Order: sequence, then structure tokens, then C-alpha cells
Amino acid sequence: MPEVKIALEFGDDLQLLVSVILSAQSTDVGVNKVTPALFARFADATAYAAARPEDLWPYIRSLGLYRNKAKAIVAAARAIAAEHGGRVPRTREGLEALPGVGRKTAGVVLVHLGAAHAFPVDTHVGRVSRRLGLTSEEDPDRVERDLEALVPEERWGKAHQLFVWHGRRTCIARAPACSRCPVEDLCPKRGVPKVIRR
DNA sequence: ATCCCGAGGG
DNA sequence: CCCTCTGGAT
Repeated sequence: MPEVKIALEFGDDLQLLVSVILSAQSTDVGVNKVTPALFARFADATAYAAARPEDLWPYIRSLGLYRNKAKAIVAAARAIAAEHGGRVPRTREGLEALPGVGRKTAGVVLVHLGAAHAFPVDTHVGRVSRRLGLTSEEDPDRVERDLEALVPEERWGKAHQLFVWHGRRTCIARAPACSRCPVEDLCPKRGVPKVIRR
């Protein structure tokens, strides 16, 4: 399988974690647009920990949900500085214990770090899986359970990345590009009129 | 179940 | 105008 380059641009674990927190209900394009200035201003967990959430607003306001995200980043950085020696924890339990970090965010961080097998379910993974008929669930935790039963554990991370990639590039929410879809033959929605397709 | 919450696309 | 974007906390 060809190596697939995935979107988020980060230089260290903390930049990765911050990027993933920022990516909630936001596009990767938007995240990569704000992170250079943000990372230049806040170099490490100590820098974020010393800041107030409002200090981050100017950098991330364009993303939406910026109050929550700023609060989460500062709180998480304080926990990382105080309880983890300034280093981002590399276990699911450690990550999920951080403020603003839930199962999906922890999973994406683990996949990027290669620290553990995980199959985080975001809007793309959920939509693609439902369209392909791999699950009929809406709840991300249940979708994840179905997918993890279908895919060998060693491939969860790669599968997650491929599903996201496919969802962004081809199996787009509004207007799926079925005509250039590489897995159209596998798709139950094949041939279904666009209006009903979902 | 609801709130947060701006930008880009159809 | 409405929907969607790699959610999490309450």
C-alpha cells in the first residue's frame, strides 16, 4: 500500500495535541492556517500554562468554538506541566484525563504517535462507514465497535486515516464524488439518486 | 439533549 | 440561506 500523507502539520507531541484539539468541528485547512503563529507564540506546555485562555483567542478565533478550545488547551497544558513533567502522555488513559480531550481526540493523537492501536471515529469515518454499509450506527462509540470488529487491529490507525482521507476527497458530505470513487463497486449507495444518497 | 461558534461551500 | 467541518463538557 502506498504511504498516505495525512494533513495535520506538527513538530512535536504538544503541537500535535493542540492541533487535534483545535480540529474539533473545524477543517484541517483552517487549523493549519492558525497554528504557525500560535506555535511561534507558545513554545511549550509551560508557555500555554502561563497564559489565560483569552490570550489564545486572537490566534484561533477564526476556527469557531474558540472559547472552549482555548480553555481546553490552557487547562490541558497546565495538567501536562504539573503532572507529566511537561510531556504529553502517550497512553489513552493519560490523554483522556486531560481537560478537553475525549476519546476521539486521544485516539487521533495515539494514531499519529504510533503509540497504540486506535480507530477514532469522527464525522468522516462515521459518514463513510454508514454509506458503505459497514455500520448502521450513529453513535461514534458504536461505529467504532463495528469497525474494530471488521478490521485487524494492526490496521486500525491506517484504516482511520484512509477513511478520513476518502471522506474528505471523495465521499464528501454534501456532494459525494461517486463518479471518481475507487470503491464504488463496494458501495450499497451506488446508483442511488443523489438526493437520497446520504 | 444542548451549548459552543467561525469559515467555506452549495 | 443552510449544511458541514477529524468534539467535549454539562
